[in-house]
Amino acid sequence: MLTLCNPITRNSHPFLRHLLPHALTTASAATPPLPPEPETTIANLVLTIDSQNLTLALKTHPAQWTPELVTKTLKRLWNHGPKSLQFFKTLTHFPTLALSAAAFDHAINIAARLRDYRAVWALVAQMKARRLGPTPKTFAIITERYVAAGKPDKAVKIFLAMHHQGCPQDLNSFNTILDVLCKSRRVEKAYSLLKVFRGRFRADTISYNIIANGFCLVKQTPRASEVLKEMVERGLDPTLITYNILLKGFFRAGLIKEAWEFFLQMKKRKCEIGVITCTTVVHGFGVVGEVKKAQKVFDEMIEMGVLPSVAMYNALIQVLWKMDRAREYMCRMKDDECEPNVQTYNLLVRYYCDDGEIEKGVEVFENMGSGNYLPNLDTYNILISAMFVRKKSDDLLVAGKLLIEMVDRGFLPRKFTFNRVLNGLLLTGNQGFAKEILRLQSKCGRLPHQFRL
DNA sequence: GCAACCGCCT
Repeated sequence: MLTLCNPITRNSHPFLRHLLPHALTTASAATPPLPPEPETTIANLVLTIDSQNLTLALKTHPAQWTPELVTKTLKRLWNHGPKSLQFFKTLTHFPTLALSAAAFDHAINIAARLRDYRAVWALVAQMKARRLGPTPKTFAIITERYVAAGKPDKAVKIFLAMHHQGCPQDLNSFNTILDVLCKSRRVEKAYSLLKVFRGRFRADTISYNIIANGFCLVKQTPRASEVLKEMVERGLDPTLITYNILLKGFFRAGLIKEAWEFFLQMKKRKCEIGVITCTTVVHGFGVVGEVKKAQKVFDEMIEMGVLPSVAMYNALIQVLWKMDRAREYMCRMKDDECEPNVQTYNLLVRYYCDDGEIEKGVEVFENMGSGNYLPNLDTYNILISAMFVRKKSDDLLVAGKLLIEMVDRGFLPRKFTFNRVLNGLLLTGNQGFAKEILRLQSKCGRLPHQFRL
């Protein structure tokens, strides 16, 4: 019987080999599963036990309670908000257990995500009582959640009153609230805030960079230019980051010609162009199909003696995939001490599957499980989507197994993913498996209202 | 404290 709380083991995808016998065999098959981490055991305990027995169960649990273990367990329980808060609250009643500011921040983040603001401020009060905070980080988390919940004005008020909570404002926290607003597309509000308080907090280049980036994010790159002009008029010098923001802004707004001109100006004016600038250009050209220009910028960068980064290779692989040269660069990555990361693997899984080479995509996925980079939520989404391409019944069984595995590993599939797999299984006559998936969906709280089996 | 590579698309 399937449960939400199977112990999570690293590197095991045995089912894939059963279901896809034609998948290539890899060395990872021989790797034995590691025992579960202590935070996984505790998380499973919290998920299975009745709330009234939780205190006793945690008290008698043989774990070596450290602040780190508490934080790790909270991370593992990220998708089970109420349970994780209950867990944390129980721990706060253990008199000898030391909790860290990081653990409080994490709990506050979970409560704020649930929009349980009463719990948020109760935790802040406890943090204060224990003299652990609240810290600027705590306020960054809280304000970000308020903005995400559609309450930017409230977030600004909280920022302006944070010194009453024992956490004085400074330029750093000012820049943080500006950034929080800009990253959630509230750049106009951020800009107003800057204009009102720039004297009081002594706004610096970073403050203006944040606003310029905010305008670039909403594709208002000309506004970004104006803001930066104003910055210079106020005697603040732009930095390389300033230029990189504007460069990306041109590409994002589709102003390719302007982007190229700007890049040339940067070179001409002897900016210390590095890998970040070049990655922006390579990616920008790649997106609009200017493959040769992208390749040229990369080659020139190498000639200049600038070391490539993983991000640069990821951009390049994206650009070159259709030219079949991406595989060559995969090999070059390792020579440049750029170990492929989870994003690199996700690209490969995606592109192999797009090309109809599902087995190769699966092979990359299996190698991830045994390597340094475990599959993330994106990986699972990519691979599950790929299982619908060929309209094969076997592929849907794999999709179902992947769904079970991702939940086991603490990822929360979207409702859409559940429904899609469920429908696929029903259409291919896998009623029994579909029922199993439906039970899982119910446990994850992702059940559609009007669903009937 | 600000800049590069990224998912799905209900």
